[in-house]
Amino acid sequence: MDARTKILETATRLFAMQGYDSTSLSQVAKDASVSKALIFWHFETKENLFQEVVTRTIAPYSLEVDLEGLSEPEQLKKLIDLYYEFVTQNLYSVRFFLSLFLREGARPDDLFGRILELHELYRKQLGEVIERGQERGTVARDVNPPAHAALIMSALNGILVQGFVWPTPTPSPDATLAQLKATLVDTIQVQ
Amino acid sequence: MDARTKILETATRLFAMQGYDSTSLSQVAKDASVSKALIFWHFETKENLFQEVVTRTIAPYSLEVDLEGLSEPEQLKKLIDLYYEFVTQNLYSVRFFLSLFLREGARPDDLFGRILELHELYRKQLGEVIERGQERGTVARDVNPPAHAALIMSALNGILVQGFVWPTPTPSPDATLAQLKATLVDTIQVQ
DNA sequence: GTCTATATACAGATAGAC
DNA sequence: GTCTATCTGTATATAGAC
Repeated sequence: MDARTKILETATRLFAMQGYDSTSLSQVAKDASVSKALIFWHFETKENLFQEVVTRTIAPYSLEVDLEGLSEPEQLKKLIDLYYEFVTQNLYSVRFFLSLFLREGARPDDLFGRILELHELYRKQLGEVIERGQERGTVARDVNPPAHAALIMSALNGILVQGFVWPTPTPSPDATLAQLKATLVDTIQVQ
Repeated sequence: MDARTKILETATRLFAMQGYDSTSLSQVAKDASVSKALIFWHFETKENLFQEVVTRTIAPYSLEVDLEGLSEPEQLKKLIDLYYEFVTQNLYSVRFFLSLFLREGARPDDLFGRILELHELYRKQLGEVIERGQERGTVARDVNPPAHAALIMSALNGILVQGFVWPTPTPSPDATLAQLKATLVDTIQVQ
């Protein structure tokens, strides 16, 4: 691996674990086994390095979902599982971005817009699936699609955050996820 | 106001907004209109100052709830509203503690245990109210009390976090809260 | 591209006058 | 209790050899 990549990977790990301010370039240099000067040669400033890290981290985020051949309630469950899976497979960076969001004067980058946009799209997709289910008769009519979609997203995000905050949440995130699907999907299903 | 209190209040504000690392004692001193040396005279170290800030912030947290004369579903709604109200009235410190939790190597203080304990108690209380409702016939029997309580807490926390992350969430937190009560309380009610 | 050595600024913390 | 002046370490960043 070339030095530039090594620096990027080390910085990504350290920024995610410790945050921007408490990660020094001396530490990055040491962990990446390069000199501090080399970091500046490649990235000019610490801020630039951070930007590249963020860009690289967010790049693979996407939402390609195949819902072919499933009933609407099944589609909802699949979307829920995929969201949960995505988050657990990207725990470090999700945690990283969440802590950035929480800081006042957070960097007003377009990159954050991208994350919010993805989240928005997911919520919309849930709402649309509910709506289509109502048209096709697989989902109860008395459900408000956008409101119900928002509640599902909130519950998902809540499960996620509790996983961050608690060492060993009680009950487990998996159990709460199952409860979510049982309560927020199965009950609106029309047999 | 005496200088010591002035320092504490200034530090509380700055730590909450910017975090521990990116808040310098020079800035605290300047904002509080005192010398840096005075901060050290009062608090010895930056870490000590931080500890005092945390202690002071968490002190008023409590859970005195009066549920007298309400049916179990009404009790659930009241608990939900109180949690939501508490959080919105303590947004700064909730945000502060959440961002502390998200940092690896987060300070393993007993104080954090206190927050987690409060959260745990709240979840338990929800579960107990559901259970009592089942015994008294006001709540459906096919509900799993602890699991349902955990889902409600997750949804509440999700709403909270979305409020932090989004500038103007769509739909509004209030709307999602209403949806929560309609979906997770009204539907388990027995008339 | 990569290094060592250095410049510069500012952090946390101390000394000592008042 | 509160200050000014200062110490010491470490941060970001630069200069210049190889």
